[in-house]
Amino acid sequence: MLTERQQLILGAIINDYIRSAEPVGSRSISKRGDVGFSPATIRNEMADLEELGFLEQPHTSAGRIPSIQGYRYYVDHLMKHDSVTDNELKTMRSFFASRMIEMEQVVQHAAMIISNLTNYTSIVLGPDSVNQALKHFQLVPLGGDKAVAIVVTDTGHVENRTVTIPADLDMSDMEKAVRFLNERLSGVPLLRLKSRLFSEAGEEMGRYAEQIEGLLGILEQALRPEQDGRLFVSGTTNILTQPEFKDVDKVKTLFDLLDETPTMLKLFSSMPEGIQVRIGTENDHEAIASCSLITATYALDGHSLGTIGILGPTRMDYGKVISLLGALSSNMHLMIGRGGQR
Amino acid sequence: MLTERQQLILGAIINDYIRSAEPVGSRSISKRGDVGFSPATIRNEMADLEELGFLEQPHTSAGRIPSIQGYRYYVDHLMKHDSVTDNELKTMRSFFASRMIEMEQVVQHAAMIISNLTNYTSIVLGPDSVNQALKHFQLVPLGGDKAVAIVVTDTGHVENRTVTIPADLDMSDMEKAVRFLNERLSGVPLLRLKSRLFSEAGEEMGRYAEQIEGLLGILEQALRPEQDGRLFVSGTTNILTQPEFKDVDKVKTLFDLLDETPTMLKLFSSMPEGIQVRIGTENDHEAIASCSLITATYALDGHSLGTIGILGPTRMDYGKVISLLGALSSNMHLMIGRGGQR
DNA sequence: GTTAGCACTCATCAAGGTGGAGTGCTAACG
DNA sequence: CGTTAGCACTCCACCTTGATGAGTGCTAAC
Repeated sequence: MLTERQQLILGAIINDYIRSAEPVGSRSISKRGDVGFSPATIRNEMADLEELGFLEQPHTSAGRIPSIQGYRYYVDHLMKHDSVTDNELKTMRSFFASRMIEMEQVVQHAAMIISNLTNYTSIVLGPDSVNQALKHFQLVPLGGDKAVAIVVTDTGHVENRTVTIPADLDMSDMEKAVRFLNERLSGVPLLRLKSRLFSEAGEEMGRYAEQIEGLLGILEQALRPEQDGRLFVSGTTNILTQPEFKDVDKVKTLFDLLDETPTMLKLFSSMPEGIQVRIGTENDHEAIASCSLITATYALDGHSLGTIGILGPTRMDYGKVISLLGALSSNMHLMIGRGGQR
Repeated sequence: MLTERQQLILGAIINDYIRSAEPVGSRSISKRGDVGFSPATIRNEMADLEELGFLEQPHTSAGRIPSIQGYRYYVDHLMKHDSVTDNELKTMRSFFASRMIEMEQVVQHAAMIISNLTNYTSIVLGPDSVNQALKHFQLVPLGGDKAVAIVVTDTGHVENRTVTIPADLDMSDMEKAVRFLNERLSGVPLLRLKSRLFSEAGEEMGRYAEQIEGLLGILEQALRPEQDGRLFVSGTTNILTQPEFKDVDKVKTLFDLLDETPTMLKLFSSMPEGIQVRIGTENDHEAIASCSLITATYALDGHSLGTIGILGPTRMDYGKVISLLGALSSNMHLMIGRGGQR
């Protein structure tokens, strides 16, 4: 357990470092006023804090920088949650004033704004459509054996996929099958669609067996999970203003990771609900070992729809980001209640 | 007019520079074998070429580098169009072997491959849907005054937009209007849709005036040109391997430009048909004043659908990129004839 | 327990020196 | 007369050196 004074000093060091990106010396802490001790005393404490693993020294006779453990302690115990500034609030308001219709647009736009307010990069994992309910299904033949399958969900989300239609299927029969689907299975979560189609179609199975079979195959294609399209990265260039990214090699490894959709999907979908802070190597991807990732899940009607994440250097303004994400989620709730769909 | 020998030397210098990214000296040209003159002679010619504006000297006693005018002359007269290598062909083939369905997917995927083969960045401007023909229109009500409008074009492209429905419109009447649209206006280019709706609906105007009016408003919303969504950038990180981008500031200005969708749209849609080469300041955007942009338009059934562009440093392997774009467009033609839609 | 003082370490920066790559010029060569 | 060898010159890139200063750890005094 840290003493009161150690906490004070650790907090002061991390705050300083977040601002300056440079190792913090004992003298500068002493001069700041809020820690009323001489540099020598502070040095002693710093040595202790280093031994305990909260601080690191890039080299002898440089100041100290926080270790990952240090950041962790800061986030869990010391950090004061910034109140959102007037300016930030104004930006948020003007954003919510502009009429936003689709949930996804709201979230993406919000992510962009946070990215600009913080100069970090934001990443949005869009809603996973398999949990949404079917609103409408449509099959538009294109000629040949191709058709466009369109799925509209209850949240207004539209998925479309070009599918191949088995040659032995009659199109007008298919239309009946599609009508059946729309009449009987509207409101069913996409995930359950196939199994429900089986059970619902039970009685008519004999007559329409072939069409149902064909429809199943098409659904299979249409609901095939979309790899891209759920992931939106914005403000990638913002992070280039951070001094830790003045080295192009680092930038490249980071951007390469961001481009690797499957990895990012895995990373994001594994995030628990609520606001999460992952510091440095707590993310087990080498490319972001010197970054921190703060994520928040967003939800509609109680069940979570997606994740929004802010990626920055470990020397991140945790307080600001967390309070902005908080402000967003509370405002978003308002927003969606007011004018969104549903 | 340049003499034979001057052309030879200029070509050799540019080829060398493209490979090495470093100023080229007279000795290294002389040693290459294909120019059988002594360094002194070459130096004299280089001095002349510099006076003529084809070469530049970063500073006294450095080698020469090509000027923009030099690159231009190279592209127009000297460059030998690389034959595509076996390896590249193999990559292309395996790409075309995997069944691609949608035109846009083909082009995007192709752009990515070229980007990887060349280590430059590729940009695709997708087809402008207003020139495509209507295949199917659908309106899915979401509850409240919202609905999803879906437009399918003859190329299999799907656009969807959430629209607001005027409160005074009856939904079942609207359905009739939509059916009318699908029956009578299928095959009409989206651009003409509104005017054709007027003329076609002429006779029934009296009875259905209100619905047609409402439909017009909805079409207005649904066809509102999409800002994003037409532009795809891939291989952004590839360009980071180029030595000219080892400075983060340059990277930032470039990436900022790439993120600025409207500017990029303007830049790309102003490109004439065929293969175009814009060198350095020939693009009038400061951010890419030290870059070259090679674009090719792609077409289906004669009318052009979009543009694919490769962005790299002025010291670009022009021959390779141009031949790859060529190979792509010829192969793409095959591809689309074979298995694509239409 | 706290603080002043001091020797020590080490990154950073500017100044000076060196090597090498490359040039331009001149004179000689075929 | 075009081509080439030779040479002095330029200038960048690199290294070394020394000075500066920020910061530490330790010790002794308060």
